[in-house]
Amino acid sequence: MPELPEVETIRRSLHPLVVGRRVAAVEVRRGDLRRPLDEGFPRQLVGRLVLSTARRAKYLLFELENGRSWIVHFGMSGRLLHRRANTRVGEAAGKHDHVVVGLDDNTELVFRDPRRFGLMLVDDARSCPLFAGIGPEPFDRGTFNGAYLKGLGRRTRRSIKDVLMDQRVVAGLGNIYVNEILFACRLRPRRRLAGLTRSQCDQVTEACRSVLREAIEHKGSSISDFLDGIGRRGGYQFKHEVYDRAGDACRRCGTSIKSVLVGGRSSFYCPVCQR
DNA sequence: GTAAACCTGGCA
DNA sequence: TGCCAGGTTTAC
Repeated sequence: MPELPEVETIRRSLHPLVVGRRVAAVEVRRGDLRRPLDEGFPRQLVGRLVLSTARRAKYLLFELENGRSWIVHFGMSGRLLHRRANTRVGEAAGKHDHVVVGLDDNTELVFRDPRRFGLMLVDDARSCPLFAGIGPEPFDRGTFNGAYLKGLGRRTRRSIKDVLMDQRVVAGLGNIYVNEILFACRLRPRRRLAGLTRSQCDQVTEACRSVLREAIEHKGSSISDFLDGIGRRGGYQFKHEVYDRAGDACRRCGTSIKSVLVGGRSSFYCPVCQR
């Protein structure tokens, strides 16, 4: 599920609810996520004050007073929901509510993840191995720009879609937004990066920023069930030009949107608008 | 490069 | 019943 805009939406919804709160209790109901939860996880979190929140790539971070962070990745189906604790006595936890983090104001954060592709841990964000190989943030014009992409292109035969999906190249993009970005800069997903001009590479990085910015403004894409930290749906799914629109008319030229597999992932494009 | 693995749910 | 899904990692 969550790509950069969804993680940022969750972060913004939770930020005012968690900053200044202290973790009162941690309940691990199922620790076998993508990586098994460290047995010391509750101990590392309980009693800690939340100073702030941050996002790196598709990871959400709760920065703690001791310099470490509670780091969460949502995989495909993960969610983090804030709610009042003990709203009803005996209320059964949901089948997929794997971790519950209680705060000191009688609220709690519930990590719900049916597919269990998510992961979480407590670590120092500056040295966390998870972040070691992650590429630049797309909004960082200084490092993520046409010159950077063009430089990569000189030594690869990879498609532009494959390159943009690669978290080592640029952080936070996934299948939905790469499809939308390639529509915005009018390139087909199978185009080779090496064949793009410097100007086209500039356009790609600018398209990344404009699509992501607009997606964040619309609070992300709720494809089937994405919700932010307080249960609100996003609205960017109604703005998708190509993603999951195979057979529908391109809103720009009316041509039927096509679907192909690139790198094993469904890719959608307009055969007239994108070349 | 591509396929399959991890896991569950939804849909045709 | 079979296929697909917002991600990531590992193996041919």
